[in-house]
Amino acid sequence: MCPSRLVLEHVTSRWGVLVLIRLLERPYRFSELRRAIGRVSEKMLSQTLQTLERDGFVHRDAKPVIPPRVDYSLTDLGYEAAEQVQALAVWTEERMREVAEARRTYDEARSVR
Amino acid sequence: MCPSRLVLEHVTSRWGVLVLIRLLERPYRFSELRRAIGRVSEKMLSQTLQTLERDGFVHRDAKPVIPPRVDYSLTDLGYEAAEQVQALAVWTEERMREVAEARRTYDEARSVR
DNA sequence: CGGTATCCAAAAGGATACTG
DNA sequence: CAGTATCCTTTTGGATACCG
Repeated sequence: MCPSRLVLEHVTSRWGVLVLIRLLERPYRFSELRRAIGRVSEKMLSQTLQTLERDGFVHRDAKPVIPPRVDYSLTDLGYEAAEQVQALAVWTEERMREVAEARRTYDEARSVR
Repeated sequence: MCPSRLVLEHVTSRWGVLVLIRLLERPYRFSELRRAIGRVSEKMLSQTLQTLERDGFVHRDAKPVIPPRVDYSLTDLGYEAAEQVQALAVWTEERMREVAEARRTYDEARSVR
């Protein structure tokens, strides 16, 4: 299987999408990002950030202070990815009315049979 | 949670992406699509197509002949979605060299410590 | 604060058999 | 041919406890 498919899956993954879109706005700290996204476990957020960092989409800046402070931001590569993902997310929102209509038609046809 | 997120997940899902990109090229029959994608079970392909059809992205045309013949194609809505998904897939492929380089750097830094 | 480790529940996904 | 049904395996994700 094509290796780029795995990278694409990283950026289009459930939490990957949300992280990228948030970081498009500005850098975030770990807990801040967690609150902003909502209903994401520490484990998944941590895992998602590590994957995106390893692929070169996210930059991790850990300041050696107490208490610890870690800022996450987009790299240039991540910025490009995030813009496209956001465009798709925005497009989807704009088309929700049509999707809802398609679903009604689909469900309707099935309930009759 | 936002309902459009679910729709976005449908189009960016593992098999959803591959189906949309294939159908961008031309209509496909079920088995044909399965062979084209490769390594997808009947169950998952069927499920993916049903979801995309219900959301209004894919049109299903079942001809009442024996043996059965079913053609799948993109709707106008699906075409728009597929184009964006493909753009993201193409972008990812083009950036694979940078991703690979980022990974080497990341893994290198970790193995030293 | 920003994680990791562990364990468990839930969901996704595959293989096979079967049907109209 | 184009699926559905069933069963099973794998992966994903959450909760909790703990650490530097």
